[in-house]
Amino acid sequence: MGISLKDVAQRAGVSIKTVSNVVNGYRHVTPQTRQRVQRVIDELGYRPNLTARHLRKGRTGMIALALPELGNPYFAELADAVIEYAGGLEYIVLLDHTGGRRDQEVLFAQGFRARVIDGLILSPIELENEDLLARDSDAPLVLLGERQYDAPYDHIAIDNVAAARTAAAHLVELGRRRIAFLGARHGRARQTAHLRLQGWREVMSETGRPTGEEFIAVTDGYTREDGAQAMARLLDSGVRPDAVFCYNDLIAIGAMRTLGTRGLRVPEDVAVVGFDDIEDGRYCATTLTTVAPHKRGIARAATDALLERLAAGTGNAIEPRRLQPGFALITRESTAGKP
Amino acid sequence: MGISLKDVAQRAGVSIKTVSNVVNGYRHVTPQTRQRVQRVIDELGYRPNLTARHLRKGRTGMIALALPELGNPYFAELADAVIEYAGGLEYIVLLDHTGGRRDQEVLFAQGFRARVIDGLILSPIELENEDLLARDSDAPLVLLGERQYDAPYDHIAIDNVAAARTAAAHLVELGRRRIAFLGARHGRARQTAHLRLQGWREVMSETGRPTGEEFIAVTDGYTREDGAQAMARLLDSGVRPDAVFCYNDLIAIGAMRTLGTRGLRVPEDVAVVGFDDIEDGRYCATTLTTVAPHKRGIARAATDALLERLAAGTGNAIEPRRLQPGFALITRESTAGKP
DNA sequence: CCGCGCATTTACAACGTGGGAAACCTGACT
DNA sequence: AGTCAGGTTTCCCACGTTGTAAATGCGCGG
Repeated sequence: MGISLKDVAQRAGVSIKTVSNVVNGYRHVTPQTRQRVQRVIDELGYRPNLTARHLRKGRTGMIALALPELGNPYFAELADAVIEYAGGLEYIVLLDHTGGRRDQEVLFAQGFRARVIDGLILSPIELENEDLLARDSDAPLVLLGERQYDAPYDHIAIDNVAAARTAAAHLVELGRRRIAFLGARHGRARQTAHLRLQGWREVMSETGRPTGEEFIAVTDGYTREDGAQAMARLLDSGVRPDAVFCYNDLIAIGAMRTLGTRGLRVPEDVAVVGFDDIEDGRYCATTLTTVAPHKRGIARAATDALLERLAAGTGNAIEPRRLQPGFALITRESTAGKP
Repeated sequence: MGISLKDVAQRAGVSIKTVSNVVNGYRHVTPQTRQRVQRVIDELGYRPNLTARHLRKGRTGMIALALPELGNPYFAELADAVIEYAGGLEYIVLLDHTGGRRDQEVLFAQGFRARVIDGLILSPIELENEDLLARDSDAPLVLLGERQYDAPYDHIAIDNVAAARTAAAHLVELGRRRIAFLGARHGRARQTAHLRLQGWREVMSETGRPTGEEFIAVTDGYTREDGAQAMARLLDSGVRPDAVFCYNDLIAIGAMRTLGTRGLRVPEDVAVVGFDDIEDGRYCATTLTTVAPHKRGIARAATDALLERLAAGTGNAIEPRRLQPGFALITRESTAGKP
């Protein structure tokens, strides 16, 4: 077993509680006592036993982060940010993925792992409002992403419409005139893809660009493959865009590949903007201009909101909040030149 | 707070320990006592407090799984398998990724998180033998993947040479004659890519197929993009293979895309085999033949090995083992036809 | 010189669980 | 009836930590 407070106390000739006080930075400890104890702590390499601490405090010190897909770099990077930030607050993050399936999402929301975790950050895809209302677990829950619910939970998401407008406006400023949108989805109006499409549509109308269906390519998923195919369909349909705004970076990377094989140059012939700022985009042959959601900001907001509720306890409810972390347009080679 | 043994005991009119005995399936409990207690347990919805249990037992009930990249579907799926299997054994898995960077790998091996986890499963890329020898943490460590070390740790990996031979032999049996290899890497002889390349080379020589450098395409990474580019380079160099064996499924998927854009049909003109059996391969336009490492087997072997050492304690060392879970060739459309 | 107030330190209990051993109960055998 | 064996239940404690309250020590004003 490891070194405990008792071992340190014995060696330093003080009580267990005094050592505990030193460890926790308690105010009323004389400098010399503190120093002596600290020396022994360093000497023995004492590390607090988190299990015991958590038992005493009635918390586990763990939160779960349930994302749709770890295979998607955006989520992997977001997970990284949460793990890092929560780690700094002495919280351990349990990573789970739901596959975007409703049954899995319900399972987590309902409190699978209930006794193991103090709270849950969930990024739902298919979860329904009724699922949330039926929830009876008392562990705090924070929602991530665009889906909105009429249920009393904090909700963290960037302003996707504004972010999409920024990207679209950037292409307009470059003087592009036929700007396509790749990655629309069929489905609910509140979904992320619709919000980004809306931002695109607004800017296109406002600046006199075409917004016809022929400039919108629907995809099944969010992969490079989907992007490559969508771009191919668009070109095959006879549309010749001079810019493309993609739902996310993966689709954008796929689209750039198709453009390349069709002999179209990026950015000279077609400018490309993605969304997410995943690492891949920084190492492409043509580096990718993208809208970067502030992942650390999202991680921080979600974790803080969760821990705040945790600290407040079950009883005194905090008003459910809607938090919008920032975003930034990062311009790279894929939109560097003039047409 | 939750329901504790005390609450159940009170309600059932028995001692705390009796409830504990029921929960743990202790032998000497009369059927009627057991039934009565169980009824109350169900009624109140009692769930054991893992924190307390772990404190009492001196273990945390958590193991860490440190993989190079969660963004790679193979690792994501493998993580899934470990989480599921270990979960069945009442173990919680902490997922981490090292980015394949040596400093991170050393950090985990050295026992970052030492007091939090009971043991670690690590899939190293850059870790050096000296790093392992310098390790002073006493938490059990199990290594995953091909890199081999002269250090006393269990090691789980499929037989990559044999697996590659199976894939290559499959292409030979189809009557293919010019079989390329995509995804070789520069670097150490023990690395996975080299082993797969070796399997390919052996079968090619044995069956009188060419093994020249022009049939081998080196890639920087393991992504679809890498595969697409490697395939393009191969074709541009004037080689016209009638089959391709790829280091992994991602590369194979990229290769198929290039083949498609170049007007070559899969499998009629070029048969393609991948490696990993990731889910993507099952949903490609042309579904992908692949070598499927037995992921559940790997997960099971790694977890079992770790828990076995855990149970044995630090003292009585078990002989370090080398375990080889199985694999299987899964034939799909990408090798369905004759040339 | 006493006593008060404050800073510092300590003693104790409790978080929920399970191992070990003692206590209890039942029934059979002497 | 007394004793013993064996199954069943309970008691007590410890795991390592921290909140609370009590104890101790010190300086200073009266």
